[in-house]
Amino acid sequence: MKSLKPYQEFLCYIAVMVVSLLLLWWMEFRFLVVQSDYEIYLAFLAVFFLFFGIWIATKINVQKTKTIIIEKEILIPETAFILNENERQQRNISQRELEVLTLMAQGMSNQEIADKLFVSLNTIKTHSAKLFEKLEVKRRTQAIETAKKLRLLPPTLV
Amino acid sequence: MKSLKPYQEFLCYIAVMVVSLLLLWWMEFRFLVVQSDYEIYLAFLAVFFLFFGIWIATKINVQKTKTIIIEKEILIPETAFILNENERQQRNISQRELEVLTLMAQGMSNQEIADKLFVSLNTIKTHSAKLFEKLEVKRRTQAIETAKKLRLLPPTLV
DNA sequence: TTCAAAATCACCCGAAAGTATGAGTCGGGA
DNA sequence: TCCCGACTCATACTTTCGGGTGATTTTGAA
Repeated sequence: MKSLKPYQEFLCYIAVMVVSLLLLWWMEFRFLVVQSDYEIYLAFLAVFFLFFGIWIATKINVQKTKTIIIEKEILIPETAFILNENERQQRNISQRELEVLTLMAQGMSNQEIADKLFVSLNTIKTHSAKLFEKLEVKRRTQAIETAKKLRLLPPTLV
Repeated sequence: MKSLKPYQEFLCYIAVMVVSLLLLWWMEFRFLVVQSDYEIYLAFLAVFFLFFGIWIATKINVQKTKTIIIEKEILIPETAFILNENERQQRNISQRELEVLTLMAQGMSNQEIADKLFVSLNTIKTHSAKLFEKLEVKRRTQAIETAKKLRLLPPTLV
């Protein structure tokens, strides 16, 4: 059921009141004119079932929810970083290359990276050269900047 | 009214069905045994008002709203960046040095920066050397990273 | 098992980056 | 006026970076 606008709701209340009044009038009319027990019983039955129906309806009524979305500025936590796997595959960047890139972004020199990864300086040079090619850049500073933009690296956390 | 749990709702449906069946049974019994028009009329009246009550109830039912607040991550706009003037003064970083640092962070080479600022390559080298000293780093990549952390440079915008 | 991609390493060379030191210019305050 | 700091530039030197090429080993999938 669609939600009712305020004026529609108001009209419904009016309708209920009118029906109730008519019912009362009809009951009284019957009561006075015919004086039949049956008629009174019938009227009460009607009223009873009317309210019984209302009661049933309120019981079985499915709750309607109104969702309010509130936009709230929140800081994106460190753990929220998700590697852009799609971009990584598109550019065919290997796991090792990404590793080198990460250390590069931390400001390490090629020699330091080599020491950290227990490989030779030349290996790191090869990796970085391939990285620059794949990221279409010429310098490591550009590589870091580009990688962050492509979400291959987490942003700088303030 | 409290919201109904699924099983409670289900029980209500059962109750309604039981009532309906009893009503039917009662109607049939009366129909077969007594054969009174009045009884049938009465039964139909009861059923009619029952459903009429249900209908009325659904119409006058006030919408129950349940507010769900969804925290939505929104990006903090570029204009939100404010230079950490305090840090800049503490480290005694000059305007020109900050300018060089900014261009550095954009991945420009010393020569490119020199051309852009219409000064010699050596001047840029002097600036960068002083910058590294003030930022307590050894390389430009570290300088950029550190400067972003100190909010001397805007973060990378994704 | 075979094959391709990834990872490793080497050598050379030039370019860029960074270090150290010194020095000239210019504007604003003591 | 003198001094200081910012900015500029230079020379000389070392280190690091990046390009180019080629090679071997490892590894994972067909």
